[in-house]
Amino acid sequence: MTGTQDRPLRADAARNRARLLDAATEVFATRGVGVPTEEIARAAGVGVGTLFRHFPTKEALLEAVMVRRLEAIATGAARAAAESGPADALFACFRLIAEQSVGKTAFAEALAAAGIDVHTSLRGPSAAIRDLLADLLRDAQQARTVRPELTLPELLALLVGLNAALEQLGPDPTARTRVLEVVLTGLRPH
Amino acid sequence: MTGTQDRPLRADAARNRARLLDAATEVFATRGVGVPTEEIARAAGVGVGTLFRHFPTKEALLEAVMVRRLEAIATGAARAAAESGPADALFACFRLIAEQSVGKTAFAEALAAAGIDVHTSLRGPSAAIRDLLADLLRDAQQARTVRPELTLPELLALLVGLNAALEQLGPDPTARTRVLEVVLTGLRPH
Amino acid sequence: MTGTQDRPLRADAARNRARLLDAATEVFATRGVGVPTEEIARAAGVGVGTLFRHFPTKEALLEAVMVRRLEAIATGAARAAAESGPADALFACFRLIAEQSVGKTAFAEALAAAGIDVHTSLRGPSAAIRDLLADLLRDAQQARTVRPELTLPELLALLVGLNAALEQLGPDPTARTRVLEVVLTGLRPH
Amino acid sequence: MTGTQDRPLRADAARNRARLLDAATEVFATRGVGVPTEEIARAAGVGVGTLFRHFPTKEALLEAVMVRRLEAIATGAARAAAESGPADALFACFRLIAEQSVGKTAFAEALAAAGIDVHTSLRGPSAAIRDLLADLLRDAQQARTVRPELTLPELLALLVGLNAALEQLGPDPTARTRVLEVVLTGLRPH
DNA sequence: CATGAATGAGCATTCATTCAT
DNA sequence: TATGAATGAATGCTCATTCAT
Repeated sequence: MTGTQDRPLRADAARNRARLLDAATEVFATRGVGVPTEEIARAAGVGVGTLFRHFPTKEALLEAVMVRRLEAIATGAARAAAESGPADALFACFRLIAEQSVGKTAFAEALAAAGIDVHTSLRGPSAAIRDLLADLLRDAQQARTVRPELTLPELLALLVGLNAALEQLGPDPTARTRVLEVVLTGLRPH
Repeated sequence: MTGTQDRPLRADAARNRARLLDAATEVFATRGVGVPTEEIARAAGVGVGTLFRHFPTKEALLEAVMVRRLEAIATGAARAAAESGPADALFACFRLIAEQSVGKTAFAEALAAAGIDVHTSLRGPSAAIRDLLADLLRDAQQARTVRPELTLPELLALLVGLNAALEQLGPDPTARTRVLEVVLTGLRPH
Repeated sequence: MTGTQDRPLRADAARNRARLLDAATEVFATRGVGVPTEEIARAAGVGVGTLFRHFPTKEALLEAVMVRRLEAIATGAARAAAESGPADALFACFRLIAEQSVGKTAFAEALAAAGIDVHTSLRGPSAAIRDLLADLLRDAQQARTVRPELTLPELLALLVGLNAALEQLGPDPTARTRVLEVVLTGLRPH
Repeated sequence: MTGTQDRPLRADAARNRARLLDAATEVFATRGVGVPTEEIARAAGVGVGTLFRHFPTKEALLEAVMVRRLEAIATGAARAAAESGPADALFACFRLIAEQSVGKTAFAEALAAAGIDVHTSLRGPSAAIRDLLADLLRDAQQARTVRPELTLPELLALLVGLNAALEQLGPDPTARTRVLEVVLTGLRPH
């Protein structure tokens, strides 16, 4: 019914996967993790069957969405590390989160609801992210721009917490900046 | 704040109401807001019907739990304000949250899921809490122990964020203390 | 709590019974047989417990309401029989129904829902009503004002049907009269 | 009137819809409108989910059943009008109802319970029925076979009433005929 | 492979009836 | 004895997941 049969199947499948991830990101953010899967499928312009072909479970889809989000942050952070030097890369990472989560209501819900799974995911296929954040943390600590006693789990917790705080806060950029500043200042050695 | 004898409520009715709130707090925290209502009723040792007699809706129950929790925090904060003086009362309040949420997995979820409703509730019976926090903030700012530019909504967002961070973190007290310190330090003027 | 302890218990109980019947008649008619029993108790100004003391079952209450209604009709018909003579008593009876059911929405529902029970009731404590209608029918047939071949069950069915028709029709008296005339005319020998 | 191929409805989907309507007609009639939806689904040989996919609400299902029933009557009446001429078409219509409702206990209940909705429905997809009955009535009145003062609402009320009477009466064909005759005779001018 | 109809366990909520106060 | 809180079976409806088309 899609009308594209002159391309290798992979291409179509890959595009569907991407569409689903985009749609899921949007819909989860807009309407919460409670949305029926069918809603997401509709938003992606595919049938539910297709959704379940790509993601065996609703939870798997949610996880994929979140992993992708973290990956985006990590990638941005990696770039920031190259640009701003190891001392500030971690701060850049926090700023990215602050920007990314603008207007994405109810995402804290998703993060929290999938809490354990995020943990798990970070040990699974995306351990790389974990490692990258670990690197950023170590570098920043060696550059003495972040408290030396802070550990990786605590850093992750602060990321999640910042996200939740910004959700709660709403879109006003000045307020968001101030909240962000509180956390960034707190990260510095004292 | 609710008292125990100022309403025409039969003895056992009052006890059941209390049991239900306790059970709900515990079960929501342990197993998430998704638990069947029946589970909560069972944990409280009553039938579902009793639950719905006291709280017309599952959501109403959740709200009652959260309001009570906020009230407990507010009460504790009020005491702290008296004991530690205006300069530190707000910090004491943050510490109370950190302690209260020990081991209460998935409560961030509840906070977020009921987001709008909490907002609403805070204008209803618990507007007092909002006011109290506003007072604490003003006092601390006058005592120059908290950043002068911080507003009440931002403070609430930070509370929610701290809560989320601690959920994510797990029970290790040392780690929790460190995360708390990050936020408390960030709150101070710089 | 009612404040009347200077009267014999019977009196109170009897008044409660009457109140309950009145309230039930009113509430069943207004809101359908689906109303919670508690609604009826409230309308009667008593607790549910009292309701169930007087009527062991909701169905028993409904039956009592309907029996009382039929008894009223029968009584009226008996008087009519005395006043208007055996030839017209049955017609008077039909007219009574037409008047009684004015504005009582959803009562057809009750009659139909309890269909079998009415049948049963009429064989039970209120067999008298059945007998009275049987007498009226026989008298009218002997007076040649009603079709000779009509039997008692058919007559009862027509009563129920007339009731249903008038429910459906609404309060307009002219229309009600016309419908009534159709049935009354049809009853006559042809 | 619904046809079978004029809608983009999969073969088995259409069959399930039909089965559900049949089963619902049967089960509502046999056991009353109070039956659990699951009972209907089981009778149709499908899961509850399927039932609710086709009819968003139990009430919607009931309405569909009744509309279909009225449509059948209207169709039969239309045929009768062509066969027996305008003078008798209306009588044929009444006879159809008498036949259709044989053995369908508790259907008056359905008609009454859905009272308002039926009304509504008759303005929706089945306004045609109303119109047809209006035509039949007018024709019969012009042919002087029906009382000239009778209006359409009164006619509908008599239909409902006849239905209720026949429910109450049970299956004996002789008795049913006699009751029908009473009403048909009453309809004639006098 | 995509589709969306079918499935049915699961859940919030109601309400007739019981029983402690 | 009256009260109304407690009970829990029953019900309408949802939604993740499967599978025929």
